[in-house]
Amino acid sequence: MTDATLVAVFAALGDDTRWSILAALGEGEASASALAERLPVTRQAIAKHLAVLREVGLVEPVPAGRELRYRVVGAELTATARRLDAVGAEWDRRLSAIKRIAEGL
Amino acid sequence: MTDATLVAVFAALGDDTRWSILAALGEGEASASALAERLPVTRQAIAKHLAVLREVGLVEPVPAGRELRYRVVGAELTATARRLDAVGAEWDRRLSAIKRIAEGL
DNA sequence: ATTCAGTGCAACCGCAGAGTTGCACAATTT
DNA sequence: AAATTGTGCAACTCTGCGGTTGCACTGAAT
Repeated sequence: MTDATLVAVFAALGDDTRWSILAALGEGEASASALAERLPVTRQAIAKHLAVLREVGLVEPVPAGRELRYRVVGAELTATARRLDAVGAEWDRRLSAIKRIAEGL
Repeated sequence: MTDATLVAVFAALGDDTRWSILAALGEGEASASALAERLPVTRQAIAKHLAVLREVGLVEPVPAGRELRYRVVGAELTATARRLDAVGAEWDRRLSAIKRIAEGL
């Protein structure tokens, strides 16, 4: 996964409706139509969101008969979390080093 | 920190320019004007981004004489990472439980 | 054969936001 | 006193995107 897609993942996670979808999928696979019944948005809107989530790997299509269900990929979230943590730790490390130098220690 | 602000943090992280700013700040504190010299955007644009980052706690203003520098808050990133990881783990746990039940185990 | 979900594609609307220019103001320098 | 530098605020443009409606297609059910 590249840095460019990291930003894309965050952009995907920066929308309330998509979090609602992810939360709903967290209770089990569901199709776009099924999600549209639970959420206050159109099926087409949900389909678009699912496409976005799919492109960044947060969600996975699961063909079930004639309908297309989606499953949330928790592993992608944990992977993103690890990378985020690494960046934060690195910045803290570098900045505290700068601070020490500035203080002449 | 609430769930609503979690989404806001991700929205803030879902922009390339803001990552450029964060990366630049990762090498040391800097003012909006200083950042504008390194990045291909106007000072005003940077000021707006800094305001966004500040509202979600990813960045901190540091008055330095007459100019206003900003410092990246790595701790906020690591905190966000932890929460993200927790959500991912929970979803994986619940979904694998559902899967076991569906398989009749 | 026909109705009935479920999906996909396309066009359109409205708004938020990323970026710009322009101006006004305070502190610093010369 | 004048020029310089850093900041803040306001208005404007324009693209992106969340959401909608509408239509066409396919597989299942009656």
